[in-house]
Amino acid sequence: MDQKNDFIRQIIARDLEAGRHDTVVTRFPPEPNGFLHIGHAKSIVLNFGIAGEHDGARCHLRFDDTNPSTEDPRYVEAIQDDVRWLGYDWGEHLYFASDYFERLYGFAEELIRKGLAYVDSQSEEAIREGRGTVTKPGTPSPCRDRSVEENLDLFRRMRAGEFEDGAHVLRARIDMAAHNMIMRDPLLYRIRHVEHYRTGDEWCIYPLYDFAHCLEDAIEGITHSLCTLEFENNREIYDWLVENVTIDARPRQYEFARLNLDYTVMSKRKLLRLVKEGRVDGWDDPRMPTIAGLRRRGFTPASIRNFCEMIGVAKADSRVDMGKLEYAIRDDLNRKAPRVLCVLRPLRVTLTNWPVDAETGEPEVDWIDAPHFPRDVGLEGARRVPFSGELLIDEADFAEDPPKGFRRLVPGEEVRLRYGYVIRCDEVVKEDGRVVELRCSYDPETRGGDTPDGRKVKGTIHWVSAPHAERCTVRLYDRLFSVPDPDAAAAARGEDADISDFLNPESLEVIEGAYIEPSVRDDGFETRYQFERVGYFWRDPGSDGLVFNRIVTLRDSWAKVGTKLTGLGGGTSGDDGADGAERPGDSAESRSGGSGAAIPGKPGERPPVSPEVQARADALVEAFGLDAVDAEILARDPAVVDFYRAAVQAWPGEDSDAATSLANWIINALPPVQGSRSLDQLPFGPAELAELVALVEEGTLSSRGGSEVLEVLARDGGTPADIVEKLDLAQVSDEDALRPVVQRVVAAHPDKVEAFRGGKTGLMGFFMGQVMRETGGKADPELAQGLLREALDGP
RNA sequence: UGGCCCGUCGUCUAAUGGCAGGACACCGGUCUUUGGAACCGGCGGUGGUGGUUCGAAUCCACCCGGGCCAACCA
Repeated sequence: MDQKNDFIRQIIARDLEAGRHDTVVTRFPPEPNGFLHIGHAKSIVLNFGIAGEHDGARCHLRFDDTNPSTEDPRYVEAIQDDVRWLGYDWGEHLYFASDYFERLYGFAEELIRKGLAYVDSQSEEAIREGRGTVTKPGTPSPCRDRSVEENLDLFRRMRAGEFEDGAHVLRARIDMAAHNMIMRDPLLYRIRHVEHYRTGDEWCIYPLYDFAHCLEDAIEGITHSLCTLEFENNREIYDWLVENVTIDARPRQYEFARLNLDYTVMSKRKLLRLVKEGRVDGWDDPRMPTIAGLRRRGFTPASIRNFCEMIGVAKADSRVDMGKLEYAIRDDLNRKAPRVLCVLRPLRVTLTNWPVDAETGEPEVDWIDAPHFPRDVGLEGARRVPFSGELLIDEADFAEDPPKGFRRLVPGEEVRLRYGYVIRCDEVVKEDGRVVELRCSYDPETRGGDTPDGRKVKGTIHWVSAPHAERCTVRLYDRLFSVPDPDAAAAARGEDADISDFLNPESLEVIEGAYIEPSVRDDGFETRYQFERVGYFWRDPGSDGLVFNRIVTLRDSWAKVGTKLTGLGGGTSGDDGADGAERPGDSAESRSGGSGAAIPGKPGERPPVSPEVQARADALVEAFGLDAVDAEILARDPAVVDFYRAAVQAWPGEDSDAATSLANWIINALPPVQGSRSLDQLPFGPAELAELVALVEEGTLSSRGGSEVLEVLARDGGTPADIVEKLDLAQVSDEDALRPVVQRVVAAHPDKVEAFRGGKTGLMGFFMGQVMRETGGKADPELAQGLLREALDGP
């Protein structure tokens, strides 16, 4: 198993290494207002997975039950079932936000006492209007400057139940003009005279997410609080609260991209609607992307875990191809599922030369040993299947007028019955033009499917013995929606469109008259089968009798050929689900923004700048002969201009390019090491920068070494000369010192040398990298490159 | 339109200034008593334009494209 190394695990590794934490504590914090879906599985696998990778680490299961009007204990049960089913164990660490209500209330009073929160008695609309818009700042509430005493009194009376719903709210006092709308005095508590499923009527005020979540994390000692991208804006209030409340913990929030899957939706609200409107048969309908749905469909926990690990964790919005999920379950089941024979759409086959028992006059029955697994799976197990003169094969496995490449039964030709005999179709019986029976002869020499004479039989098809087979129901599931992105499709169609307009009408096909071999009769519900040549199935856990759910089809390269040749779905099951054709609804293809690539790069026009900036820039051009663009970048911030001018002043040498070099360093190299600090917060000043750049210009330092020094400077301060000396960063420009290194590198990689000489010039980077590594990054790059070229060109 | 975030094969994801790699999908082939599996091979990518650097997917600037934020939801 290769090590996962996504950006979150990298952050954790760095934090552990830096000693910021002794171990890592994560949490999975669902609200019990619906069932978990595969998007949650991604989060569960991430959070519990990380906890499993470190000593002493743990992952809490916490129910974020702060909104009693939408929550229900039945969801609490379902969620625990799902997490357990996925294979994770929270041990002792089961928590409920509602258990923290008293402590959270205490934090709220603390904020009030610090003047950081106030009771607002405006109406809901007034609060909304006061918040402003993304482009207009908000206006302060008239209640914003209430005294601490009044706020405390009001808040206590809110708790005591003296007010109606909506009469007051508690808000943080932050900044009504903040660019981040969430920071415009966010609501902390609202009054809700609603019974909570755990605390009953103990409370009539309930905390909001932004207030509660970060403090819950802090209370539990969570170190890394992982959530999805849409909470990025909330991180600011998260940090603000944790810092302004007395608590001995400093959790950090990190955001990753939520999972989007093609042909389904991933929103509890929308899934709930599908359930409520009866579009599906409950939260656990096998077409639903819920954990419960996938479980009922027949997916295994391992397949879902593998899927989640396959898709990775990153920050880019993404939409995963259904094929990946299908691969995960096929990959798992291929190695586990016993093979059996099941005929979905039966076509009668009569063997005209099948023997009759001489004594009884009854047709004989041949019980054949058939392995449960093909050789390459390597598992033991077998059953006996009855073979007789009255057989059923799948309609799709016979063609009177076969397309090119058809390798099944056709008139006058042979086909092998899996594990059975080779048969030949002699006669096609029709009724009203429909094929109703095939009269065939079997070859008694081919029992088990072997051909002792060595003749090749191209096709092998599945079958059952009609008198012995069990009649069963088979449910064929397909994608829930007919478009890859139902949300986008609905949005593109307009106001009155809804995702339910894009439900796939063929997402469920029920076949009542299928026939399966009798060996399955005594198996338990938990057995997952491969119906050979058809797909993976298991018995529907919610149904009595023989009712099979299709988990996933087999990969079917014939179906693709059929699609290509005929333009129609081919495939054994008749439902290929393979056409990815765009429906009219999603004309607005939202992905892979085409225009950027299509329009040949027109030169970037620079936006207009303010007169002040322009004036400063002009002055810089005038004084130092800077490039206009560089001057403008520097000129945006007067502090940067001052810094730059001071650096030029401090320039120790007489290099005429000093002005340009300094500008380059300030523009290109400084921002990454500066971080969010302002220039005067840096532990070094213009003089040090000037000294550093001079060191590079005179050749004492390579530009690479200069970057290293700058990094140290920005972190620890000091002077460039000292750092160069302490870290031994002085550039090696001595040809005699470098030549052996170059020769060593070249000698160590004869294959690369050959490739380089063969034209793979990109390898120069590789060789340079090697030389740099050997010299600790100190080699004079120009010199090293020259020597490398020399060594590489001639043997 | 203000702020924040994000753009790497068709899709998902690595590369943390030094050989653009893997997975799924797709296309060929080998093998095959599953048109399955396995194995081998192939196709195919850094949104654009400038700049910094010996060297840029990576750093800087601008442009383009996408996402999130104006619930008393989470």
